[in-house]
Amino acid sequence: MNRKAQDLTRDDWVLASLAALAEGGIDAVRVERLAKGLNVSKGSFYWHFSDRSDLHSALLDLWEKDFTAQLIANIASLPTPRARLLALAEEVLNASNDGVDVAHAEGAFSAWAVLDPVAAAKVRAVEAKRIDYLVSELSLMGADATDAELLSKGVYLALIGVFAARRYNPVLAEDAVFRRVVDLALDAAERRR
Amino acid sequence: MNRKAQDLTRDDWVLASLAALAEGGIDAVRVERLAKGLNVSKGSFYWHFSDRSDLHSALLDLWEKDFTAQLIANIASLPTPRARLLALAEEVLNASNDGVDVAHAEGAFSAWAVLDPVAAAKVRAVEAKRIDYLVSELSLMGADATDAELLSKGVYLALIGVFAARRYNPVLAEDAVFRRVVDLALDAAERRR
DNA sequence: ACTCGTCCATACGGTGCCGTATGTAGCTCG
DNA sequence: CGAGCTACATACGGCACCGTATGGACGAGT
Repeated sequence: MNRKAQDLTRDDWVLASLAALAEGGIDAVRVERLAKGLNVSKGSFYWHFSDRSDLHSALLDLWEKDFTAQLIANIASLPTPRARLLALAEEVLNASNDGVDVAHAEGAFSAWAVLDPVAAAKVRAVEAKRIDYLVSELSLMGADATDAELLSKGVYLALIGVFAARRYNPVLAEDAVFRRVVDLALDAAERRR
Repeated sequence: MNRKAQDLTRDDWVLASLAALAEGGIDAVRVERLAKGLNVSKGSFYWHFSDRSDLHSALLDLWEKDFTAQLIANIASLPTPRARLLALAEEVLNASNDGVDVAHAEGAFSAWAVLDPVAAAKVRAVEAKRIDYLVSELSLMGADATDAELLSKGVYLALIGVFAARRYNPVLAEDAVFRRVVDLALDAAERRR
């Protein structure tokens, strides 16, 4: 029943995979590299997982669980949609999870989705929820349904750009740029009232 | 002096690489796969190129040359900054070059830059020129220097998002979304007059 | 006709990775 | 204390790829 001190769990592998994904993309998530990083052999991996795609699914599931709900929960107490969205923007720009840079991880998930249909399906589902939230807040601010959707998606596309560009062109992906985009969207939503 | 009919040039390889890059990312640009696609052996490749990084440099140079200047040239004749930028947006959304989907290629270059410092340097340089152009047009429209830069970068980040998301989430990356972002930026620039 | 340069084919050694097969140390529980 | 389960380690075959070495076909120039 009791575990040995060095025994790894499935989650240990998934966590290490997340770090590797954030750092080098899905292509860096390799069984033997992870094993070396964890000071174990591949034997351990293939005991916890059936194969690489098993790990990939676990990674996508972890991301879905940990990277969406909590952000929104942290700001739910704020009184107005504008305050909530501004706070959300700040959270998103500074997010870090288990020592993993969330921006890098988010960018890696997007890049992964471009090349892998399975990842694409999961990323699409997660993005749909996030955008639904944005749409609901912008609608509360007075935007009509179609414009709330355009604005939400526009802000989200800019966020994808931030996550991608931060890694190679930080001057382009400055926080102030994204804040300006958010401002534009919020003003546009309010002006329609 | 005369070439045999089947003789390949360096550019043939670079073009094939561009197509492979657009389709499967830099990881799909592999010597032996390209050779198979071109119905040749690797011997041909290593005659035209010293190694893979040589091909990579050629790819980045081709992109720099072909993917920036001509777009701006096509719209230079339009009278107002607003007309030029709107036309540029439409061009960018529908661009295609040598049968290669420019959006996919652009996304692949961004993703590549995230992981490779050499690519990053080139992409940064290209993006700097593009953003300079946007800044100059928005300044003509009346935006002050700092806001013109924020707005330009915001639009460009959204464009990066479009290029990334088109591949796995076309509903998110609809043309109308990007058009709305451009409208927001143009209106913001004009309102400051 | 001979040579020379161009452009490519073939064969090779080496690496990094995947997945499997099999052995094994340590804990648990009767 | 021995059997069984857990959580690995080790060893193997196989694939895809890189870069090199070498040889050969083909046309151009003399």
